[in-house]
Order: sequence, then C-alpha cells, then structure tokens
Amino acid sequence: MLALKDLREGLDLVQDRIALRQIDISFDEWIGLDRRQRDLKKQIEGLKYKKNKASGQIAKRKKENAPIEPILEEMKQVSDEVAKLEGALRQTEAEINPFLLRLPNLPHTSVPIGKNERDNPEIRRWGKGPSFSFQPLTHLEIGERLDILDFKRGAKITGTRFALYKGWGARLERALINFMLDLHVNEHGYKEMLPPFIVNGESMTATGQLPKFEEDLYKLKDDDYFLIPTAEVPLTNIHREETLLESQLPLSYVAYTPCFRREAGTYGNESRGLIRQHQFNKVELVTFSFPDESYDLLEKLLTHAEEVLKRLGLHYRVVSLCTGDLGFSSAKTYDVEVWLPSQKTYREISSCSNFEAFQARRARIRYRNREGKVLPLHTLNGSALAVGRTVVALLENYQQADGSVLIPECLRPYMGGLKAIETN
RNA sequence: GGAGAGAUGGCCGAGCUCGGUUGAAGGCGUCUGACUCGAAAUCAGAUGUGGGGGUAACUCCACCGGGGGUUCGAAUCCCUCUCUCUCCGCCA
Repeated sequence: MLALKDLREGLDLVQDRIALRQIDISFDEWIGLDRRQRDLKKQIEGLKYKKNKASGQIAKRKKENAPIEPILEEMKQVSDEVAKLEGALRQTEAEINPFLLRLPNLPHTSVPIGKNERDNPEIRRWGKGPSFSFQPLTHLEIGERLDILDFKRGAKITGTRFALYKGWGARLERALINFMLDLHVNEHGYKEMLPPFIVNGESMTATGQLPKFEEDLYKLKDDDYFLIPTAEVPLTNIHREETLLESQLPLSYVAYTPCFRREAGTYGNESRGLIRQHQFNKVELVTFSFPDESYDLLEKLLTHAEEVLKRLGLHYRVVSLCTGDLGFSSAKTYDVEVWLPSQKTYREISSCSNFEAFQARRARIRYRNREGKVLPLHTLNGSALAVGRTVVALLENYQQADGSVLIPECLRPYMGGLKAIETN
C-alpha cells in the first residue's frame, strides 16, 4: 500500500512513477471519494464530541437528580445522525480500500526505465558456461536416463506440472536445500525458520498477493486459507501487527518451504520439466530493515543468493528489472539468471526485491527507536535459491559424455560422498 | 469433534455482579530528576497507538481479541467470529 500522505500531497509524482510500470490507473474517482471520506469523518467527529460532552452532563445531572429528558431527546437524534453518517463513511471505505490495495508500489529512482523483460539491463556476469564435446541433453532427458525424475507418474498422481523425484534425484533436491540453509545460517547470519505452508487471507493481503492475484493461488475449499506461493508470505507475516525494537534490526530469516502456484496461462515449451511446476521447493531470505539501509541490504541479499551459485560453480548473470517488468509489491528487483546449456540461455533462479514500506504498511510492521518513537521499516526478500531450477542447472551444466552428472564438491557431503550420479 | 474457562496498555493484573469524568487502579519494566565520587536502594515526576485540526502550547476523535447489536452513553449487557487454556474423544 502506498502512503496516503504521498497520494494526497504528491499525486502527480505518484502517477508519473506508476506510469513507468506501463499501466494506466485513474485517480479521478479516488480524489472525490477521499475528499468525501475526510468530510464525513470530520462531521462524525464533531457530533461525537457533542455526544461525549452530553454524556458527561447526563451522568452529572443524574447524580444531582436534575431532569435529563431534554438532553436525552436531543442526543437520540444526534446518535441517529451519527449512525447515518457512519453508514455513508463505510460505503466510501468499501470503495476506497480495494482501490488502494490494488495500487502497485512505486519503482525506486534507480530502477531502469523500460517496457518489458527485454529492457532489463545486465548488471554483471559470473563464471562461464561449460563447453561440451557432445550434444548436451535437456534436464528432462538426463532425468529420465538416470531415472531420477519422473514427470509421467507425477502427472498420474496429481496432474500436469507435478514432478516425482526418485532416488538420487530426491536426494539431490534435499542436499541442495540443506546446503543452502547451512550456508545462509552459518555464514550469512540468517535465522532459520520453518513456517506454516498454509496461510490466511490477511497474510496474503499483507504481502500483496491479495486481493489482486487470487487466481494465481491455491485456495482451500472449506477455509479462508491458501497454500503459500513463496516463503516470503509466512516469513514476512511473522511480524505482522508488531512493533519491533530498534535493537532487533536488521532482522533476517531464512526458510525452506515448498511453493504452490497455479501458474494460470503460462504454458509453453521453454517451461517444460522442472522449470515451471505447480509445486516447487525454494529457500527464501527475508530481511526487516531500517529505511535508510534497505538498498544497501538489497545488494547484500543479492550477493547471498549469488554465493550459492558460485559455490555450485554455475555460470549466471544478474539483471535489474526495468520499470515495466517490476513485480506488484516491489520498488526494486534484481533477478539472478543461471545458464542453461540446453536452451543456450539464462533462466531466472532467484529474484531479490526491496519492498520499502509497501508491505510493512499493509502488514502494520514498524519499529520503535531508542527514544520510543514508532517508525516505519522496510522489508526485503530474495530466493536463494529456487531448488528445482537449481537441479535443472546442475544436471545440464554438469552432464558428462558418458551420461553421468558430476556432483559439485560442496554438495558431496550432503550426498553421502557421491561424486557423480550415473546410469545403473 | 464434545464440554467448560478465558482474551484488558511493553509485561503482570484489577475493573465486568449494580453500564455514566476509566485511556482505564495497583505492581513490574522503561525514561527524567533528586540523593551518591559512582552504582544499588530510596524519593518525586513522566511513560500507548492510529487519525483530524493548529506554527506552537495544545486540542478533538477512535481503540480494553475481531465484527455486529442494545442504549442518550458499553471494557462492563446481548449476538457472532477468531484465538488460548483445561477435561474428554480421535490422531502422526
């Protein structure tokens, strides 16, 4: 949610920045509603003041045995009037709130201006892709040959875009999760969490998935509950409606969770196999930050995500999402894209964002400074990394001529010392 | 799933029977001042959040788990939802 103050005092600026997202939002109706709402509030408060004063009078007169009927009569009318105005106020709120909750965050001034993902500038590259003396296979082919991925049975058990990991495939996924968690906990200073994978509507609203993106979520039939699309939701909501202490900040959590996404309308050839699943595993980083530090911490968070790929020896690049490609809640986002030899292209494997106060306002998360003043804070998060896509990258980048797949050094302790997954 | 009890400020905890200067006693904590070389102890004072108006001093409105109702007036009465605890049942 944007700050009301910014909308009231700097609407032109807000509109300009939203326009950079390549979307068109009209504020005309809101301006009228906002004015009406404030006017109603003023009227109601005036009448309530009158009521409160009269209430005191009634109490006093009752004690003195003085007549109270005339005041009672008048206050009855005032109460009716208040009830009427409050009804009108509620109506304006019912129109204003959904509008405000659907307004996207403002892109930060450092975000490159552009129309779509083709305008995302590359920030840096690390490493280089493998060169093969043979025709490299896709991860689907590799997974099938090694008998570690089974999409057919995944589809039988559930449906399309659900995968069954088998044997060393399952072990590799688990190894990656543990490797990533250990790295962030032991070396990057994150506190490990294991949150619920199902959250309520309030949590989804706080981080920005609701009300606008309900069709992307799996909703439970008999409860107002949703399967999480990312650990960002439960992790950020840990502190919903809380006031943190200055001494706690910056506060950083890491969690592994499965993620569930309906992915409506995203079918295509380049997203076959593990690339786009309805259920996938992810290790997620979340940070609660002082406002004036959040952009430094975004850079830091990004390096934490990159570190995973460096240790795994996977070639990647970092791009900065342009204004037209920026996510709804984000003020600035870097994507980390890993090299996939089969597609000869980079694919997103991590997304690191600064939400500034956008989520914190929705979630009412603030902090108290040493003077006791309550102040807004910023939230950030990033995947580090999407595990399924990491498996894809490992299989494709470490495939050998004999059909085996080498396991990077740092993962071997998590794989019982295994050096390569081979065909039986 | 069944039966019962409860939810009050940063924390503990009164108030709810009998609705009326109760934003809410008391204690703890925190902050300021006094005392002290300093600290502790003691004493005095201060100490919620959000929103509106005002340059400011200040002032007004709302908030006692959420929502609704009764009433001139609700922390207090009624309904409803959520959560917590105890007992029973079921269960990894």
